[in-house]
Formats: sequence, C-alpha cells, structure tokens
Amino acid sequence: MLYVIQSNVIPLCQNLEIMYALVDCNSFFCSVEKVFHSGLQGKPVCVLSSNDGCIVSLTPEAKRVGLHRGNPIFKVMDIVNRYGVRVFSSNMELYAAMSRRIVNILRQSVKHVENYSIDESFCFLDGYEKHYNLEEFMREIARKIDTWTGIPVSVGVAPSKTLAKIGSKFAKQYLGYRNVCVIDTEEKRRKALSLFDLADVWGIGRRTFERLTYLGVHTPLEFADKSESWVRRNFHKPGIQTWMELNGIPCIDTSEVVRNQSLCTSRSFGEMVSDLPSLKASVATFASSCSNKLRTQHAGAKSVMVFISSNRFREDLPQYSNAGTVTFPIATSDTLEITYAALRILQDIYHPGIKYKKSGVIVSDIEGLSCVQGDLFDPVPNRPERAKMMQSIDILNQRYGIKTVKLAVEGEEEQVWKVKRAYQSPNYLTDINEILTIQI
DNA sequence: TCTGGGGTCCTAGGACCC
DNA sequence: TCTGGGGTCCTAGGACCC
Repeated sequence: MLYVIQSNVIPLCQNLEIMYALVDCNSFFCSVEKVFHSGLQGKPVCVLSSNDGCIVSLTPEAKRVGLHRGNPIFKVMDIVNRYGVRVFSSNMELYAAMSRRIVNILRQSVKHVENYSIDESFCFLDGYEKHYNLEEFMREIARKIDTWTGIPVSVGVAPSKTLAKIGSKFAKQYLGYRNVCVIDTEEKRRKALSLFDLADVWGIGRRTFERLTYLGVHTPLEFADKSESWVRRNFHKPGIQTWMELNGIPCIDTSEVVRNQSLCTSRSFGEMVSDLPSLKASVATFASSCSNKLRTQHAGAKSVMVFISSNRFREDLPQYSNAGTVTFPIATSDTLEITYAALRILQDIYHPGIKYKKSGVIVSDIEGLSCVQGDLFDPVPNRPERAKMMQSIDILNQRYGIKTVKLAVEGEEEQVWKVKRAYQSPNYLTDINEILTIQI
C-alpha cells in the first residue's frame, strides 16, 4: 500500500494572521429561559427534549446536584424534587429567535461570521489583529451580547476552529479568563492540549476516542505530537483533519451550505399507537411540515422517505421498523403531492398489531425551484396553479397562525401521537399574543 | 408509566459497464 | 481449460455534530 505523505506541517506562529473566534452561548436553552423567568439566577435549571424525554441543556448548578445531559427525566425526578430544579420543555421557536438576535450583534462587529449551530458562531478575524487586541475586541463583543440579550457567552480565539472550540471551553470553565481564552502561541497551545479532555475534542467521538486509547494516546497533545505518517496509517480523512487542526493548521470548512441536502420531520409519540388512521395523521402532518420547509427555502425535493418504528426500549413487545422511498419525476414542494406519496409508502410498510412509537418523513435530492427540469409526463396537472394555491395557504397560515389551513388527513389537535410538552414557555419573541407582560 | 430531533460527511461494497 | 482490469454509480451504514 502506498501512502502519500504531505509534509506541510507549519509551525503554529507563522500562521497567526488567520485567527478564528468561536462564540459559544453558555447553557443556551437554559439561559434563554432565565432571561424570561426572574429569580432563577444561581438556581439549577434544565431544558428537556421533545416529549419531555431527556435533559438536553442544563446549568452548572444543575450539574452540581448530579444531573447530566441525556438523563431521561423520569429517572432523575428524585434529584429534581430534592433540589428544586426548575424544568422547562424545549421551545425551539423561542431559542431560534434569540439566536438570530445574537448572530445579528456579531455581524455588526465582525465582517465574516459563520453561524454554525443554534448556539455557536465562528468569527473570521483575519487582519483584525492589525487594529485590535483580539482578546479585548472579543471581550467587548461578549459584553455587548450579555448586555443586549441577557445571554452569557464564552469565546475561544485560535488559529484553527478545533483549537478555538477548546479555547471556548476553557473560557467557560475558568472565570479568570473573563469570557475569552486566546490560544496564540506554541506554549499556550501545548499547555491547552495537555490539559484538555481527549474525549471532548471536536471531531473525536466515542469510537475514535476508544481507538486512540487503544493505541496508547491519552491526551490531545499526545495525538497532536504523533507523526503525520502514524496518523495516516491509523485514521481516515476526519481523523487526519482533527490532527492537523490540533497542530494549528486550519482545514475544517463549515461554511454554510445555501440549501440543505435533506430535510426531516419526525417525532416520538406521546403514547404508542397501533391503528393506521393515527399513523396516517402523523405522517401527513410531518409530510406537510417538510413541504413547508422546502417552500421557505424556495426548493423542491425529488424523493420522499417515510419510516415507522416500534418502541426500542420495550423489549417485552414485538419490535418492527421499516421505511420506504418514492421518487418524483420532477422536484416538488407541493404539500398534496408529497403527502399523497408519503401516505402510499405508509400503506406499504404498515404492519398491523405493532405498537408504534415513532414515525418520520425525510425529503431529499433537494433542488432550487428556479432550476427544476420540467417533465413531459408530469403527473401533476396545472403545476403553476398548484404552486399559487400553496403560496396562498402559506400566506393564510402566516397571518392567522400555523395550521389554520391544513389537510383533513392531518387530523384534529390533541391526538394521542402528539408530543408531550408540560413545561413550555410562551413564544415571548415571536408571537404578539404571548409577549411578556410586566406589572409595575 | 416515562428514554430527542435534525443534520453532514465518509467509506465500503455491490451492481453494472466496457 | 484458463478467467482482467479498469471505471462509475448507488446505497447502506458508520461516525460525528449540536
């Protein structure tokens, strides 16, 4: 076997003009809830996944009383009660609105901002060091975000994204950094890598961690110090990229893709369901949601997949899961066309006598609608007219609330398969009827 | 009783072709 | 009897992320 060896390991400090800042919101979902609920400062708070299943976000105070991300809430209710932990259902609409405000503040201060996830953004600071002290510059931005939105952030500044992420973790962990940790010298890099937990490095998941441990590597520094040929012998592209990034050579491109490659809507049900009509209602609702997402992106999908599955945690019940796909002759975002196809798939894969816990719809092969190829044998008559109808429905739903107009097969509200959200906050930022009221 | 949802990228391997 | 060596395309599944 022939390995191509690239000898392009450049000493860290030659590369300083490319600096990345990662701005990471601390316990983001919890912090948003704390903005709208006074009296929670210093208190343990956690936010749950859909169906009020697991903990997905928690404050340091909640960690200190023994809670962890991923805990099923029903297993830790004794801790919640004993320490008076405040629990919220997740409200993604509220968190997304807050996220947009934070990204806007960043874009006011930095020319090139890459919004990586709902609570993290990368800032490209190339050239900024000529005019600013990067540490003070980012500290001022962090202060601005905290003052204007109430959300505390931690910032890592370093010559690669992976190192910037490590910096932000240090900034979060140690108050002495005052929200910003800069890794800009070889000495700081080696110190940080020797102290950081290998399993917490961005790009090193459970399997890679196990493999590295097996190979006798126990800290990020030991990994970074391995020779290039050793890394190429033992890992594929992702591992090599992480190794380079740890050595200060940026090579991970997370630049925003204009359009998704696939879109998915799926839920676990509040209660298990066996009957076809309930499953149909869920699949129709999810298909309709996917069509909606496509239209907001001005895109269409060429294929739709439906999956259903039983409750994998109930070993006492018969297990079954299946999926099916339908391809369209031309890319579509038409709710009727996508839902009809989805229901046909469901009909094919449905197996009676099973208690189902989850269903979902995934649309893929997504294209921009402006460049969609026409088809001589298009099964949808009057496609332009149908598009206008969809547009009208979208306008009505936007003006009078989602689901004002929907397909009959989607069924009534409050069905057994609907998710449980017992502790949800109002949409303070996006619904005029739920705006915060202050009594003086 | 109760255990998340939504993505991306990479690789291996099969089918098929010349 | 002997039984090649390239390609491409597609899909499933693994691994990882927040």
